[in-house]
Amino acid sequence: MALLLHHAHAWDVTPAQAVALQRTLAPLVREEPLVQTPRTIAGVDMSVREDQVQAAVVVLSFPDLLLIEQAIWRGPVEFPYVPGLLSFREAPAVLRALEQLQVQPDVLMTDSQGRAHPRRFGLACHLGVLLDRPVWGVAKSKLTGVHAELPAEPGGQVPLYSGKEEIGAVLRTRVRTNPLYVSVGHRITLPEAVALTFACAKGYRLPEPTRQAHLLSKKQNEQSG
DNA sequence: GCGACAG
DNA sequence: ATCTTGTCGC
Repeated sequence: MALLLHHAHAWDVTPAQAVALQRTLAPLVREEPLVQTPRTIAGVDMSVREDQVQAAVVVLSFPDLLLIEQAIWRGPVEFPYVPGLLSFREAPAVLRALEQLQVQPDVLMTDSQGRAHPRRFGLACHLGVLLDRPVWGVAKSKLTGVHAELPAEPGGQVPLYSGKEEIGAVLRTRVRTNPLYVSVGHRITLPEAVALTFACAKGYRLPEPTRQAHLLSKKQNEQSG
């Protein structure tokens, strides 16, 4: 299925040009309520091995979280890892994997930051703006921002700030594990993103969409050698 | 100038 | 992200 991309642009850019693109696209991010409770949620992740990337996407039913469909795309690494420019390394591969799906998911969960980014334009925002669809990020570590101590109990959450601006939320899905950093990518509110993340947590630190996409990309990665 | 730094 | 074995604890 061909993807309808809004605001498409070149990916073979220099880091400086990438930063300029982020500044141009960031104002297009819309933090607004979902139109409907999602019936399908996609999880996307990527693994790297010997200059090859494997982007994986899994589509789960919601709230059942049963696997509906999955897709993989493999290709060469085209952009280095630079903190703040992750989307220029991962988005191209993720888009290729997404276009292989038979049915597009209602919302997407990424293993990255959304607005909790130096220029408020993490991978979740980039994918959201290009696809003009609901996307949010669930990262395993913090890129930017400050927050109060997080309660030890699962289900706890505290706001993530950049100055007085609330850019995301830090939440605990499981006891004695590191927190997760949730932020809006596009066309979803922070409370909705947090609620969906908790709703997708099934006893593991990572929510199912992202967790299964990670397992798939890693498996695919291993089978390639 | 000194840290911090998604994956 | 990736390199890597066993091991402590619920």
